[in-house]
Amino acid sequence: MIKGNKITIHDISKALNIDSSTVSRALNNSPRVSLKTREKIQKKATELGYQRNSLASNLRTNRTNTIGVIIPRISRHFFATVIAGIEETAYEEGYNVVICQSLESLDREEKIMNSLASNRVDGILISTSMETSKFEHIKSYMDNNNPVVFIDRPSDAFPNCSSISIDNFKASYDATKLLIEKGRKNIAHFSGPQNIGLYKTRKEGYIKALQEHNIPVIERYIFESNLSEEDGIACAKKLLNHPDIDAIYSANDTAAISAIQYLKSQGVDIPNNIAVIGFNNDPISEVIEPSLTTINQPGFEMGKLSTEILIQQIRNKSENTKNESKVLVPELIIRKSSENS
Amino acid sequence: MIKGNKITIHDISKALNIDSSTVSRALNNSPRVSLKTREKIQKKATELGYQRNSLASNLRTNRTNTIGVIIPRISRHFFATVIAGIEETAYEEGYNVVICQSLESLDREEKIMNSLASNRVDGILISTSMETSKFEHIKSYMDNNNPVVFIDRPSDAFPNCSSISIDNFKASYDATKLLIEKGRKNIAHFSGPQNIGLYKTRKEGYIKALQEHNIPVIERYIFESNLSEEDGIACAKKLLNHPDIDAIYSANDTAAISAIQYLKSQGVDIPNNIAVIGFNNDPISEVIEPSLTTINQPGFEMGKLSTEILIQQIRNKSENTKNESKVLVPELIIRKSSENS
DNA sequence: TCCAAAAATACAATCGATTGTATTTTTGTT
DNA sequence: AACAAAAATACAATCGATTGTATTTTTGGA
Repeated sequence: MIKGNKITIHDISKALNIDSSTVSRALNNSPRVSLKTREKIQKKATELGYQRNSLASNLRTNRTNTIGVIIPRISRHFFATVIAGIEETAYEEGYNVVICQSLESLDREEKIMNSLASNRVDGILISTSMETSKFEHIKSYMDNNNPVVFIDRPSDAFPNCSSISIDNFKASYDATKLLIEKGRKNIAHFSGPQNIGLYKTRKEGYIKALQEHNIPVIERYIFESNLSEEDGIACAKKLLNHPDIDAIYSANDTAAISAIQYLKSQGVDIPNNIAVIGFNNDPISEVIEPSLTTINQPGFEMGKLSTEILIQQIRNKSENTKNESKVLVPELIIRKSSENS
Repeated sequence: MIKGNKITIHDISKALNIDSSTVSRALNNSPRVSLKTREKIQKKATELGYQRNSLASNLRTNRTNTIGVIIPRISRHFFATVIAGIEETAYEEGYNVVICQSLESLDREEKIMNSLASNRVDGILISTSMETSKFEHIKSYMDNNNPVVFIDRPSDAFPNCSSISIDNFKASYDATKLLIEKGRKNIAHFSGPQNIGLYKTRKEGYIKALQEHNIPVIERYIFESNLSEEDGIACAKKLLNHPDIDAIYSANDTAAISAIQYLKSQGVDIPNNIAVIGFNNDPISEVIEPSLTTINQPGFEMGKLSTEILIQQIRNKSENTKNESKVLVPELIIRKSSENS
């Protein structure tokens, strides 16, 4: 084989003196080609090292058999599990997956969306970035009759669009309630950006639990940030100005964990002085001491479900896509950081 | 705009009564089109919601501006940092990145390779799976004059192929030496599959350090496994049959961490009874108690470097690709698990 | 052996963009 | 005003595979 000389169906066609249309059909195992020639062609193809050019094929058929996935960051445990679910379902159904990370940047999210669209992926699964408050890029993609399913962060802007999410309100409510039942009275909340519905809902669940137990909601006990590692430390520092506080419910594990580490370094006894509950069930939450009570989201299942819905929408593109949203119930995992000793 | 009716350059061409070749040039900002018509065309394009069809474009130009990345698992911290480096460099240079995970399966690795090849990515960065002992898929891709750069796990099968790796021997040697200097005499080693060069080399570094310090190498102190969480526990269990052992050098953090947890649960004092050193600097290594002494690989830099080399090879495809391998030096991060109290 | 039906294969257009070459239009000079 | 050079645009082939239609070949029954 000559280096860099890509073999096409026309090369096979010439080599065997068979029309390229027949070669194409043979390589796709079409019954329109007799078994004898089919085998001859396939043999020659492997002999020449033929490799289908998907660009040409996809251009002609107007399908790529590829699903685009846009998520904030692949290294986050939750998203890694979501991806595992997506890939499993997609491969079962014969779809390829292209994973892209927005790194929580709207600009990158837009560029990725554009690139996926121009590469004609058959549909997109998206978990929007923290910065995403404009939705033009998603709207224009959907306007072009392209299927989209939101994961984890459904958007109010598209009430008719399918989404897979969890019941953040209930999870938050349950977590806060647990702290109350353990006798905590002054529970702080580490909250995320309020333009992300999910963080708003988590805050609401927290507030609701307090109210139902006749505990006053104190605004300065609610610390809003991006919930990064640094944010966790910063919030913990501020929190020490309020000696009443005896518990933290954090909207993610990252901030909860860095807060625990900072508080421990300042001589605070976790959980006796301050109990902590996080969100996400990151692997570290099990290893830190004390181990962190947290909320586990069924990422794998979310990935599977969202992919199933997307593929169904791809296949029934002609029919009107109906909203197929599902809300799953996350699980409160009780560990040491919330238990009185 | 009519739903699902994708706009092409021909639509713009008709709308303005300008030939499609001129439209194409205008959209690519070619100076061959007068500024006036260029602007007119671009305006019409956005007005109609035109979106370039990359399939067609890439088919014609025979370039995709895309780099394929095959790694065992995106959720591993080391690979996540590698990807960050890859993406940064790639985007700077105007390349897209397609990330695929082999999940340590040769079968998947082959399928991915095939898919990337048929989608005509411009080059591939690969860190082979644990199962990869046949290299036909890589060879046939390279034989077709496609650039490949190995990351982290260079292959003996391709001595002339560029690769970015670290000095596993030195890192291992240094880690073992540290334990010896701390007075440890009976140092166990958790090793990985020996068909992966990197685990073999790590073992050799360990052996060399022992020998240079006149410490006998005891075969049953070397535990070979896949270094998973379960393997770490299993090895720790076996290790308790040898009460002499006073230190572990593990070829990865995962096994080291689960071993520490198991040993602690059995009442073993870490590091006083048994000191531990891991490999990879996983985030958990900093949080576990005692914090884990480990070796940090410069993943981000490895990603950047490998991408630079790959892009250079893509651009100079005509010239003979010369081996551009680099070996970086990892850093020993000393924490509590190796320090005598 | 002949012929219609069925099977197998060939022809030719197409997907959407790019690009070398040809043609038309504009510009500037005398 | 005439004309050559330069600028702008149009024409047409091409990338590689797919697919509807047309043509050729094979098959089997009378």
